Amino acid sequence: MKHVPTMSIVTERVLKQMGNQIKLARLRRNMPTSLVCERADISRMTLWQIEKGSPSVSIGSYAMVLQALGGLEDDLLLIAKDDVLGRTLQDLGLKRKQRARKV
Amino acid sequence: MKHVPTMSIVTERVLKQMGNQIKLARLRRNMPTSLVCERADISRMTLWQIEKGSPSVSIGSYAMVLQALGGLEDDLLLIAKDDVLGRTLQDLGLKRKQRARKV
DNA sequence: GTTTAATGTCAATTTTATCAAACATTATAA
DNA sequence: TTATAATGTTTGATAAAATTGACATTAAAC
Repeated sequence: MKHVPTMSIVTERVLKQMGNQIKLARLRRNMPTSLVCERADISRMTLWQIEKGSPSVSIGSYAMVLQALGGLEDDLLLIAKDDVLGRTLQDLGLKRKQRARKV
Repeated sequence: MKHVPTMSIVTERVLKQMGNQIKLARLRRNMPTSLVCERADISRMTLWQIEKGSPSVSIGSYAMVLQALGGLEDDLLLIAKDDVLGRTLQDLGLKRKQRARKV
């Protein structure tokens, strides 16, 4: 990703925590980094960045790591799924659109 | 990410669905792509790839888009959080480790 | 039906992620 | 305590992502 000096502290913390959760999931399975990397077809360096919470790793690498850990890739579907705020806002507008409304 | 011709069909579908969920969240808020891009500090092209489910977009871009949509970035914390399988496996082993066990 | 803003899509260029290959450090098992 | 496998960390080369800018398409408002 582009270098972003203004990336929010909150987002940074979120990524760090997510990376740590992935590391814990790996340890629960007693899988060395080398094995996960092999299965995910990524380098050990990239997995290291994921577990550290670097914002510059591709979502594809994440997805393959989650899959390599065994069935965890469906967790990605939890993103933007519930969206309580969004549904509330939509209820106010009532109509479903395929595009944001003009001007 | 590295070009991976063997990326699983399942993972591809997961990414496509996640991208669509993000698009729907944007539409519920009636936000044009241009506005989200501006707030997330990414190009319209990159948002387009996210909504299409391309595996090659950085997690940082995802995080900033979710934040731009308003409070959705915490959804990232749902990844590898519950991990029922992992906890079961750990219960069998009983000990908490900081590294995978040797050989 | 017309208008037009939102979105889809492409190519060229710049910027950045990813890799390989080291070497250093440290937790774990014996 | 010691041996060693797992992990931490750096660097330089290269593959790939992200951007810019352009143009095409299309849904929505009138």
